[in-house]
Amino acid sequence: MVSSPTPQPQQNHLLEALPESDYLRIQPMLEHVSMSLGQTLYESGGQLQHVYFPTTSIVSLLYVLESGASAEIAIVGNEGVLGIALFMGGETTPSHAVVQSAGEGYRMRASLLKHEFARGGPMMHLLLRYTQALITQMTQTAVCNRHHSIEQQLCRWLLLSLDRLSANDLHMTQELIANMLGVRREGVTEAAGKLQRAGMIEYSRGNIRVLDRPKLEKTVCECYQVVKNEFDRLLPDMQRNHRH
Amino acid sequence: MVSSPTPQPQQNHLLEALPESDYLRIQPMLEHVSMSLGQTLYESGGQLQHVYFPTTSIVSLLYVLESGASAEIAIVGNEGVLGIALFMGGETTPSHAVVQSAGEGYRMRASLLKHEFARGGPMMHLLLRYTQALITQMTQTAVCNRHHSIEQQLCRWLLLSLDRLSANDLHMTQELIANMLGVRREGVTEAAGKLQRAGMIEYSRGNIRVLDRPKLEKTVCECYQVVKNEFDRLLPDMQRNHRH
DNA sequence: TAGCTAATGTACGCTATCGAACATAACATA
DNA sequence: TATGTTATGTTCGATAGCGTACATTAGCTA
Repeated sequence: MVSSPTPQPQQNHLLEALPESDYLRIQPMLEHVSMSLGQTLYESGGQLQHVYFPTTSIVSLLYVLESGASAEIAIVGNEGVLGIALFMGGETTPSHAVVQSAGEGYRMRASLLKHEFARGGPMMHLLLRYTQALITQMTQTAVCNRHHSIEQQLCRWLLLSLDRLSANDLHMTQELIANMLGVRREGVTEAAGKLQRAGMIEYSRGNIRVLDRPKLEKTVCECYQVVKNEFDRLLPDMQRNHRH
Repeated sequence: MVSSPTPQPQQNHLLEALPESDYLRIQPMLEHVSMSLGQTLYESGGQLQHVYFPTTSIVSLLYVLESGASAEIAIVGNEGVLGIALFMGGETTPSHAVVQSAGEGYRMRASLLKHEFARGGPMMHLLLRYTQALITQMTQTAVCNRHHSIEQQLCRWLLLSLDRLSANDLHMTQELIANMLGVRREGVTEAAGKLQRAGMIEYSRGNIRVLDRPKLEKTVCECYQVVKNEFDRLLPDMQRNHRH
């Protein structure tokens, strides 16, 4: 189950942050899974069967309104886990989880995770701290939606996504980005054009490459850094302690 | 400590939902407090000394941007608690908590609450379920910020506030409401004028009275009901089980 | 190579909201 | 009663983003 068909260049940081003894106990409960672009990990209101720990994939938490309009409320990658409603006690949430960037990850059955959470050990504390960081991402998104321009939000979205891929490239059409940000596709075209003309990014038919990250970080609104700081503060052991 | 200087028409629903034995243990740790309009319960990044259980007060969770622009991300009243970052493990959050409607409540020292949470009993599970409901409120706010008009958001805000007061009156200037919603005061004046002309509300210099709640509920966007449903689903014992 | 499709570019009028300035009205206090 | 202050009302031009329609381009497939 845990054997990887392809070598995993990076593991999930939450799992890596576990003490050795806890990790060894949990390891047999992890099932390796591939996630394809657009795949739905869970629906609004649906019972969660598993929690997911992405490694090379990125998953978006989306809200879809009755009108069909949508908005992304958080991005989850190798720093986190999907399905927090399981251990928070609600079993389900009104949000969707959609794979935004295809890749790999691990999943764990709901009942096993709940049992593990109930032990009250390092796993529980890690999950709770991660949840608080996720809350910060969600609330900062709310504020960003209110006050910042599409261009700034695009910068934020690019940086948050890239951080979770540890790469400089993204495969994502402007149409999909527009759905995530809850704006028109044309708005993304315009904002992306500006960034390209400024030499920060380069894109073509669904391939986005960051050319000048420092410049991008100067253009982005404060929201990006606030979220990043909270993740670093709450989950500080993420960069050390790698287990390969 | 627990003795109320004035009779408490309603208690805090979270505390009321506790089993008798847990409540009796916790009761001596609760300190009755009055909260005045505009009072700050905690600052962005500040260490939390207490958690607060409002009874007749309402508190807003606010984000303030560097520019000074602000946005409310959640409303907390007698259904909830302030200071979730304490038991989530972060100790602090980037948000502010400001008293939006003066009133009473209880508070509990941080160390005592953390100890209580660590018992892993009903208190812990209640707090976690409440946190999930709060997350829903925050994320729905994010979507509402993106897609709905000021008028719809004002309706949502009024209904959420009134639910937490169990009253038909609010004391709140349009200026303050504008700060909460993160819009201009003039925008609130215009939206409130519409609602008044439609006979839904009546207001004058900081006093808002709801005249036709059913009509208000027809005008509000879906966001209100989504949040309400999640609170009812996650914390169902709130209306029964009163302890006076 | 031709043709198809998906992705991106562009243009236009429309609307909600903004920013600013100022007018009016209600209440508070002297 | 006079006066100051706070809350609300109104106006006006500016702008960001929307909805729609259509044009162009890159890459795939026949």
